[in-house]
Amino acid sequence: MSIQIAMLEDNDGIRNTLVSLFNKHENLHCVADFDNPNEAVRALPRLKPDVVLVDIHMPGGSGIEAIRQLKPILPETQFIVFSVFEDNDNIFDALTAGATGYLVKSTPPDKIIEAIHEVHQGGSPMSSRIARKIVANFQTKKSEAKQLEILTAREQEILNYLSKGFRYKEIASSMFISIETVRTHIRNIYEKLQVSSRTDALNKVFGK
Amino acid sequence: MSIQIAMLEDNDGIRNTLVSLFNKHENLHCVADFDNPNEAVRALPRLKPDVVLVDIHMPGGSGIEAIRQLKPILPETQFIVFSVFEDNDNIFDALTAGATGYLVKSTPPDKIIEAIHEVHQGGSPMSSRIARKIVANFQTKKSEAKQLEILTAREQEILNYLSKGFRYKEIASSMFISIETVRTHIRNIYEKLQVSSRTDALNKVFGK
DNA sequence: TAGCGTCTAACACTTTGATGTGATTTTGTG
DNA sequence: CACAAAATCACATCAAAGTGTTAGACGCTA
Repeated sequence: MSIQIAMLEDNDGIRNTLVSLFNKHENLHCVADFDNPNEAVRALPRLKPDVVLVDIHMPGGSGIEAIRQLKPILPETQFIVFSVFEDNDNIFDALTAGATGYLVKSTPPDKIIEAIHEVHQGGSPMSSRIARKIVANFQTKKSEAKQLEILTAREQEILNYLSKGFRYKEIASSMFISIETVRTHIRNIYEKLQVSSRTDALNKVFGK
Repeated sequence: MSIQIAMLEDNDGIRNTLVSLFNKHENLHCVADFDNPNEAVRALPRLKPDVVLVDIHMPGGSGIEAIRQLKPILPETQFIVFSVFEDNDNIFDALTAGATGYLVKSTPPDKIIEAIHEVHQGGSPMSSRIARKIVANFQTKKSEAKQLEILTAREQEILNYLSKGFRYKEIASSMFISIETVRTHIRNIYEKLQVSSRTDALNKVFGK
């Protein structure tokens, strides 16, 4: 079975080069190519390709928008972004929109072919610098642990209830202590974190 | 300049195979190998390798713990997890502990070598199924957009202030409207989201 | 134009949250 | 043991948040 590919790329040169690159391979078949998002959004639902290569910046709309609209209709189809942009906003927007892979435009032809096979086999092909940025996103969230260190076990426990939206009296009965004790703990938590409201405390500790 | 590598892997067979694999390559040099985390944590700070390949499950401790301790001391060193585990918990724990790459044990030798070069050049080598899981993690967070849809523009704006811990009066003056209007909007937001407190609303929309 | 949704605003009222000041008991470490 | 840190509880007070109800102004559209 050959893999059905579609292309969304406004640059004629790049698009045609890639189309013929795909068709040079036995098990790849380029079923359609578009130079603007609108056409793609209209035509692709009927074509149901396995993989779509999508450029981000195009006159006539964003490729990310196209993915956002198409992915819910074509959940089986894998979208790979193919872009010159490497900034966090574009990367994360693309992924939350439903892209499964992200390649920078400098990717050599053989790596593009490899990526298509990879995404078709359940992987997430990603240029190395892109992957690094995604990983970095996880690592910034660890400051949380550091803030928590200054809180006692009991205080952390209460903070946890706070994060779940529990009212003081609910925390008190869940922890089998008086509501006054809950107040005291929370007062101490706020003091340590240098905040003065539940939301501020949560943002400071779990805060993005 | 050759890349200085260290290995942390309890299985003697695998460890020795990899060490000799590395040393077969001109520009790679394996400077140390350990069969338990403790020794590694003590010795590595002095060796300052460029790349460390780390197994997760070992008698004597977790490789993830070792990374958590070592990464702050060796920020320049890149840690690649090398494990049979592919569950989300291990993957995300490893990344937040400071790992930059994650390879499954079935990775062929030439891909391991490639990964070491990749991580050394600023990339994040990742087995395809691992990458897919990381990407999937982003996509689950998009339910947020769905919840937001039912809120009007003005309501979303206010919800945003709420998430930042603003008090009603602060929101009112920031948006140049009366505090009573702020109340009304928030009442409507809570109604739509079926909640009855700030924290519940935030959890429902931006919810972890 | 009549109706719908949105944004705006007000008033009254109850509940919850935050803060100040105090105290007793338990637990762990030098 | 003695001291410190942590956990427990109390009372008082004010600020903030949440709830019920009502209503005018605007824009869109069936």
